Amino acid sequence: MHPAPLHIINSLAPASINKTPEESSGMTAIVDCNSFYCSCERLFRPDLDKQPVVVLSNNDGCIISRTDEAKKLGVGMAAPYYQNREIIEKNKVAVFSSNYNLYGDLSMRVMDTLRHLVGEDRVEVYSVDEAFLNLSMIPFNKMQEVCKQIKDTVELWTGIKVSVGAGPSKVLSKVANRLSKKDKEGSQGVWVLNSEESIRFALQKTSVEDIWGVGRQYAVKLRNLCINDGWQLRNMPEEWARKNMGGVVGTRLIRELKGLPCIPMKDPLETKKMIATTRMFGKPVFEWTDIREAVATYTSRAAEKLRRQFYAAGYISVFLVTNGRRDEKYIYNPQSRHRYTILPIASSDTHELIRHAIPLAEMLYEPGLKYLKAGVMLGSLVPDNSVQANLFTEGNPHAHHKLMEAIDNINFSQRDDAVKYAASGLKRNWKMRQELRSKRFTTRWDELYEIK
DNA sequence: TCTGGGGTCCTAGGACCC
DNA sequence: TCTGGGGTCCTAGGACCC
Repeated sequence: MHPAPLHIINSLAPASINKTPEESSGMTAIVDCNSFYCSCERLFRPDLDKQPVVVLSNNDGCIISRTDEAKKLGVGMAAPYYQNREIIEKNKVAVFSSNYNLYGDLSMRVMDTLRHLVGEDRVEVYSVDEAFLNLSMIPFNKMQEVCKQIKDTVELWTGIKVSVGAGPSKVLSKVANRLSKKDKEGSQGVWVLNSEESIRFALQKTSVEDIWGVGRQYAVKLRNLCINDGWQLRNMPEEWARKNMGGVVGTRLIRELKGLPCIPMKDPLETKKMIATTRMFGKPVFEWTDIREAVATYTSRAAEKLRRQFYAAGYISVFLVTNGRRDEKYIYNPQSRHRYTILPIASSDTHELIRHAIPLAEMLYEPGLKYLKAGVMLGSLVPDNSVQANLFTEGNPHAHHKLMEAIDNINFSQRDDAVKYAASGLKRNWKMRQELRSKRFTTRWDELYEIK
């Protein structure tokens, strides 16, 4: 049975300067799915419940999700698969190629649950497995309870385990979330920073490189200055951060650590800035025909994404990544080159986009080079229904809409590329490897989960 | 021979995130 | 032999303007 919705919204006072435990806290929470891709796989393989599981990146190259059991065995995050093969085989770790159809669908269910619980306009989907919640209206003394309730409901409704962290700013909520994951038993999956003492304790327990916004470069810089934990970083002067940590980005980070929110919640209606489809080739390719097929196919994929979100693109950019001359011995030294063009009129039509993409690729292609990767990026996005007609362009930009819709429907419900453009090719020498993919249990009729 | 100051817009590239 | 893919934001610096 489903628990009743939380009705959090109505029961609360408007935001105000908070002093007493009963007043609204102004706090932010982040809900983060535990080992998300692995959890999705486990959902349809209950036999793997306590077993180590990993999920691989496209091309089966890197490990991009690990369960706690796999972490304990020493499997590294973002580590190349082949380097961990020995540990994986010796310990019978279950290995999956990534199955984005499945993960995307389960992600949607988690996000829908959150929106149902706290209200649509209080949820910012930050990534496929994370969302910020604006819980500003929840009083301090109710925070723990509310977060626990959110966690339990998501788990009950979707079967995906999550961790919740809450604090006065986004950065602090991320700090809290990390601690809740590190101590799942003790924290029960919820960690709330709602006092100066709790913030100090949490920051002292968090190394600088584990702070959201501190990447490899800044971590080295900070460590060299003997700034080792979050508390020390918080006490650095803002001016220093402005000079040494990327300008306003740095000062914002310091303020967020002090509990002053500087990174606002994003409006869910904001339009995206770009859509891209980029891939490593399954094996290096040399021929123009292969490059052309790949670029046409990636353009088709990107155009599908575009239409699914009701955008049209005003800018298209193509890039190729090479690895030097054909006769040189193999050294991994990728060189990227790109070209772009501004479309005379924003479009979401696959045919039109391919027509512009191929000549760009042709200008980039140089015979004799070894190509590792290609990509297509669409930018200057506008809502599809408001495409500005260009006075000097003939034709109706909506003419292809019906055709596109029909193709998308067939490809989504049958199989990818059941219908495709001739330029996408038939040979597909460049197609990525995906040898260990599970079924698309929730989005394909012919791959539904079977109960015997 | 002399050679300002202030502003905008654009792009490439760096750093970060999951 | 084998190292992913898809994003965001910010800054510096060049081109151009008056």
